[in-house]
Amino acid sequence: MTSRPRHPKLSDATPGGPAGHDIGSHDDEPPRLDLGQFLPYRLNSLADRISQALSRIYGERFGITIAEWRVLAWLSHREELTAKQIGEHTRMDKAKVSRAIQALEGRTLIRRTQSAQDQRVQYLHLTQQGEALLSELIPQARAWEDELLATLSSEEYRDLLATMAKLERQLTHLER
Amino acid sequence: MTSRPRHPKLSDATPGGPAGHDIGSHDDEPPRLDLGQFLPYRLNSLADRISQALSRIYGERFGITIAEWRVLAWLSHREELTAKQIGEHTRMDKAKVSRAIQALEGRTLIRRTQSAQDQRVQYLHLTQQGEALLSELIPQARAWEDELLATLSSEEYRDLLATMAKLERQLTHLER
DNA sequence: GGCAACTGGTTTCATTTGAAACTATATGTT
DNA sequence: AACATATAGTTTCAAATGAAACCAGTTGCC
Repeated sequence: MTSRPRHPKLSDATPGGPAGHDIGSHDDEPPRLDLGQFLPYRLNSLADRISQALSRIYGERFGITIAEWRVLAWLSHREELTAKQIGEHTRMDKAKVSRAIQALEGRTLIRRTQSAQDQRVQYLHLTQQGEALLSELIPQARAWEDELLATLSSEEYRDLLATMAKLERQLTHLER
Repeated sequence: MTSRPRHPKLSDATPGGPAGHDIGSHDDEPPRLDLGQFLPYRLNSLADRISQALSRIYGERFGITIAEWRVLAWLSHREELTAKQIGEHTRMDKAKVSRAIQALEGRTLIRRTQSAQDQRVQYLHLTQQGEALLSELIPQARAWEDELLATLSSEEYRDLLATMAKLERQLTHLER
């Protein structure tokens, strides 16, 4: 370890500090952490802001929670999913998925059918209403995304996705 | 609208699907959304995974919640912050900040001092214990971050931060 | 000085959350 | 066939959350 400045951190000028960070030698004064330079924090904060802004669209305009939106979106992408699968995709726990499904079914936006082979699983489908809602919601969500992305060039966007994919891979690597 | 494919979406090959998405013409069939290509979702999911992995470090090893960690980290970066300021930085609501502070004070990791000018505000400081904890925790957090970032080149890392900054700017722009 | 409007921080309360218990079905093992 | 083990999905329960009420102090205005 001890190897902090791997990535030059560009703005290594910690604004207005003795900048005597980077451990390594002996530490008499405690290490400081600039959260603005700490990727997990930055990323989280950005994602959070985006989520929140976006959830205003499907929350206020459509009365849909984030969990519900995710279920619907997955169903729009691929029909015949089970609660389990949705849970895996969205990384929401069983309970949350279950509740979202109940709520959506309550509003007849989705419908369930029992699997014939396995009585425990139930396949989920969009109803007409669900599809109708999505055909309003999805374009709006995309339009919003486009506005957000308008600030990026195609290359920047491409690179961003690629970098994120790398991080995801590394993450699964680290997780084990 | 209707202008989806602004950014060429590179891996347009949705793994194992008819890939017949991207609307554009007339829609008789409802639009489908591939969450895997939807930045808000991707970003959120990535940030979430990172947060969760990292929180294992300060959660399990140090018994610290995310909120508490954020408060501590900000205090490590700049002493003499108020609850208000921390709330602004971290975008956590008053209540959450207040609770984190209480918990941290309970464990004597931080200390408060009343402001002389304004009896309502109280400045927060790390205690010796708090500093001690951070001088263990911060290096570990950084080490973990380094492992995660090991997969990126310096340029990729730089670009990532730059792109994120752009998105953040755009977001504040859109928010108003 | 006194009154209204405001602000920093805490508390309350109803809602949301997630872990663990539970139900019902399925699979494997003897 | 009987029994243990596993799995899909639901429910329960205690803890975390956030909006709004609240308290204490401050500022502005007459």
